[in-house]
Amino acid sequence: MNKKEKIILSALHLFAKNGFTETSVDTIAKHAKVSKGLTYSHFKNKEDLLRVVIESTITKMTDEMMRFENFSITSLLQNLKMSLIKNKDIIRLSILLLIHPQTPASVIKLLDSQKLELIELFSSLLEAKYNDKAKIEAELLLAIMDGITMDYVLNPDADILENRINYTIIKYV
Amino acid sequence: MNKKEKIILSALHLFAKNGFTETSVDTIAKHAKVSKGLTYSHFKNKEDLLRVVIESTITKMTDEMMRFENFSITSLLQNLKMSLIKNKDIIRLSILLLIHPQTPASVIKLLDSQKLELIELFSSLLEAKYNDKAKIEAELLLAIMDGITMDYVLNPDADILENRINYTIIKYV
Amino acid sequence: MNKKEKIILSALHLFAKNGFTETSVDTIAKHAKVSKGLTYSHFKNKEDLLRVVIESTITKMTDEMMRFENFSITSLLQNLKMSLIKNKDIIRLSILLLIHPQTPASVIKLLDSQKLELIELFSSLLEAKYNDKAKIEAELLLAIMDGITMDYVLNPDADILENRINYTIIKYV
Amino acid sequence: MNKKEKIILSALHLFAKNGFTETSVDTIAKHAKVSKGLTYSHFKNKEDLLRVVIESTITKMTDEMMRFENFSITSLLQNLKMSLIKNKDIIRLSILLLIHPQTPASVIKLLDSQKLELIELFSSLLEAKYNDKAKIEAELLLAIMDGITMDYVLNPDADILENRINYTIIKYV
DNA sequence: TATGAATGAGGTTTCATTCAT
DNA sequence: TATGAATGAAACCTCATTCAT
Repeated sequence: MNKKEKIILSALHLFAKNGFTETSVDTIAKHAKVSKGLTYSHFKNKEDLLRVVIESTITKMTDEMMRFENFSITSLLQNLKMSLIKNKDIIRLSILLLIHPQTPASVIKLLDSQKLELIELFSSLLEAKYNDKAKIEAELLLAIMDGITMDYVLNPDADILENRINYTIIKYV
Repeated sequence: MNKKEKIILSALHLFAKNGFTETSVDTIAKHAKVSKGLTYSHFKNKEDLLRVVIESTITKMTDEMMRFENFSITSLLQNLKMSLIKNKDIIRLSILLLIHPQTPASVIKLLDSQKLELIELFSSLLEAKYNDKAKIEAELLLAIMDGITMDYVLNPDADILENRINYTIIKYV
Repeated sequence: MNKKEKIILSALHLFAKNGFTETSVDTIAKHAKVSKGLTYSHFKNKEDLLRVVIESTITKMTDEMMRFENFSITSLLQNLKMSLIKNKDIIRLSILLLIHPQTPASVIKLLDSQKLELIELFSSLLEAKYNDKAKIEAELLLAIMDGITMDYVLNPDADILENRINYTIIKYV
Repeated sequence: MNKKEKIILSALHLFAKNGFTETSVDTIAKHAKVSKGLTYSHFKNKEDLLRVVIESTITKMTDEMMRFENFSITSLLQNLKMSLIKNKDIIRLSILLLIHPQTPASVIKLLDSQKLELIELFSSLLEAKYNDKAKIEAELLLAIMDGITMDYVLNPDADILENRINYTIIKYV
């Protein structure tokens, strides 16, 4: 692993653990075992580092989540569950950034685009069953997933999560 | 309105608008048109100010929300909707604080207790219809409301909110 | 002497001695025996401090220089000489700022206005003797004074200065 | 043009445009399209680069200026004028360095020696006309030229310069 | 000769908090 | 109760310089 990647991983870890403003570049550098200066030769500034952190992790995560065995509500929700368990930190950080009023627009854009992708997916999957109600049903399903996600990142209990996702699957298929 | 209240309102407004760490005590004092010193004679420190801000606004908001015409899912969700529209800032701030890793435990406790109250309410309202599934249904309904809330504070559109809440009411009654 | 004045005097002294960029705010604060923070509560930033330093010293100096016994080339040049000896540091700093490519426009404006005042004065004094050549003669006289000034601040020798100013007076009256 | 020369030219350009302290070695290297490392293999450090910049440009400039058609005040002043117009940047930089309190002694020495040469020249040219006053007249003439130079580099207007130099020539021959 | 990753010291600025008045 | 001058720690960022390749 090269030093730039080390910095990104350390930043992700610390931003998720302590928040963006609350994490100093110096702390990131020390955690990655590099100098502060090197951080600034790889990233224009702290905000740029955040952007790259989100960019590189979100894409990786989304790609993973979008690989299905068979294209269905069941496997989509199962994927979401797996991803949530595996990427809890990134996801918590993403929510934090979305809700934080001072998150740079470039980062918000990245996070929003991912959400749009998901709602499209839900819509097309619910079309057969709900016809003209498909869109609002998709929105509600996404709301459920958001609510479950929020609760899980705040209080991570895999059993509870499992339970809720399974129950949701049953309700929707 | 006395000066202490002015400080609390300014703090609420600015914390919601810019975030806790991002709001300086000086900015709050200037916005409330008092001196920095006075702020520190009313509140032990910035964290204490936050606690009081949340304490005083959350209780007020919850009380309001819990006044029903008739005790039913419909009027509860309608109340939630009204409250969401009216108290968007406080609610956004509450979510921000809940998700933020460094929010003091005393504040988290306050916010959590409110959530517990709500889930109790949902449970008892859904018992008649869902029997032994009442608890998980209540959790899912809360998840829906959380998801809808998240989306609304990020992208406040009263029509969309109305639409979703109404559809949810229909689904559950 | 209050602390703000102390900061201004220390800044003047150190800017003149070491240059603007080369003088750190920390050094100024230590020299003035105040904290760095106080400097920033009196002045918006380092550039603002420079502006105030120049503003307050230039006006004081100009006022002094413009007080004549009798309005004549002789007493004007004598005043210039006195001022030069007394305010060597400020004058050296002024030249440094004028010639430095990154001096803020606000500071340049202040310094320029002082020069314009001087050239007006020279012109009116030389009018009687030089008629339509008064303007260019005033410009040359100012050039002489600038040249003498430059040499004096670089190599301060009161006798040489005295000598040159006296010779110049003889040439022009 | 080899890379070392490119570095020197870039440094001259940037030092003149932005000041010595304000120009980073990295900026110079990028402007010269070489690496930072190469700069440090040609020059011991940034100060050394400055010394070489001044050394190589000043000598070239002086040589040029000292080539006369006929040895007279007129042609000397004309040469000075030509040189001033052509080498405005170098000259502005030289003045900046002369006046700057932290310019390394080695650079100051170079710049001073050039001035001494000039005053010798003026003295010998004015001897015939001014006898024992030749030295002080030479000093004043140099002061005039310094003053005119200062004004020109701060506010470059070829017509004004022309006018002043011509008027000075008339006064002295 | 040539590169640029890497370092670490130091500079500017902000801000929570205290305290004399 | 009320003020704001004052402090000092800590944050972001730059840059001269070195060194492995």
